[in-house]
Amino acid sequence: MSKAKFDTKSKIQDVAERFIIQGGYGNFSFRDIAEAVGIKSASVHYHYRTKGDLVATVMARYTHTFSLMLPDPHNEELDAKHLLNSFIDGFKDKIVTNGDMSLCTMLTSNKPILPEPVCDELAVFYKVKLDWVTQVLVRLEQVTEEEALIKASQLLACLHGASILVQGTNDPTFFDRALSYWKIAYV
Amino acid sequence: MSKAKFDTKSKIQDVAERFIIQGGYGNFSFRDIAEAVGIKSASVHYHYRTKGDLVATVMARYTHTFSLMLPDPHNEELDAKHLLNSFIDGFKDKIVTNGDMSLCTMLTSNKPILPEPVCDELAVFYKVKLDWVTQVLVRLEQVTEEEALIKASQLLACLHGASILVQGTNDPTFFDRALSYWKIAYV
DNA sequence: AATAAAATACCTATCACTAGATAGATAAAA
DNA sequence: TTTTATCTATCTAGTGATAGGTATTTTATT
Repeated sequence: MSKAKFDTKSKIQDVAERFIIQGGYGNFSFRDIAEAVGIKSASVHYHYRTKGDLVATVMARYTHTFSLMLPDPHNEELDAKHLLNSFIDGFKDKIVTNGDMSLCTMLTSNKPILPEPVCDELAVFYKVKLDWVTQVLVRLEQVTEEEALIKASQLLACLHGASILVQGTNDPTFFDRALSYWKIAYV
Repeated sequence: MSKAKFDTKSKIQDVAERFIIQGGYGNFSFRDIAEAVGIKSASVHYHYRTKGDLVATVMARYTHTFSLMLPDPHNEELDAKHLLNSFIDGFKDKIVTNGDMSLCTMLTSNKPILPEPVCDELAVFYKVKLDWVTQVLVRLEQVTEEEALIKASQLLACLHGASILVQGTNDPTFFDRALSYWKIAYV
């Protein structure tokens, strides 16, 4: 296994991920990627046959990396409050500090033009995320999964909505206002 | 003033609005609009010189219509609880019943490719919306504008985030879960 | 170890198509 | 006779994708 192979393949994914975050599915081309990586567009097609393949792979990798980063919510050695706060802060970092949108928010807003494999990967991601937050809230609030699911839905909606509104209003302080309920409740 | 002129002009806006809601800024063309209206793409350019002009006009019209629909938040004859609930239900109707995204959410997610006039109209819309909810909450919770702004930010984030997550998870029930806090608090 | 075969990773060139936009003609209405 | 609203035709600049070629590296066979 040559090094070059994997370097290029993942470089393409890195670049594609950035482009998606910054402009969505429709706003970058194979030529854009090629230029950023330093190869020709035909070579990008060599690694990923279609745009759908590429983006589905990027989304799958994102989900994978994301789930590896999430601590086990059932690990009693970890404080549930701390787990949740780190989760919120991680999101805030992307949105406020880096001024980005989250990959999944961008792709979701492009859903009408997404190839099905991408939609499928997207759904997987949301499931992983919702499940994790739900499990943490079961511990934190000592409630049933059903009740925790409701709270988890509220938190995720707040987070994703905050990211939209920070962008739409050009006001980074929107994030903290939108999340203040959760930070007060758990800090 | 001929009737035809205004019919076509607003028909173009109607069609453009639908296209934006269904696919965002980048996923429709002057030809698509022309076909839907029943004219040629060059004729669309006659009414709106550029795509940016057209979409900025659509967004401005949306804000205008929206603000006309909003009852006066200071009108003491109107129940504040009812105002807020109607606001939430109106949003839910679009998202869950019609399965649409809101115009502003779509455009915000396309922000990196939006011409500046569109961004400006977008900011105006969010300001109108946030101000209105804030005023209603001042009455409802008997708090300062500052505190009401925080609550308003939370509610708007919840609403917009819920719309994203309903789409991303293919689960319309997400909306009610995400908004349950607000419905419980005020019904 | 030497050589043949195959896979890898790139290239050039091009296809069919769509985009936003413009020039200039035409017909009807003011 | 000018304005309005439409048309046809076309431009330039992109798009995703493919065909087919060329080195280089791996693997298999002698």
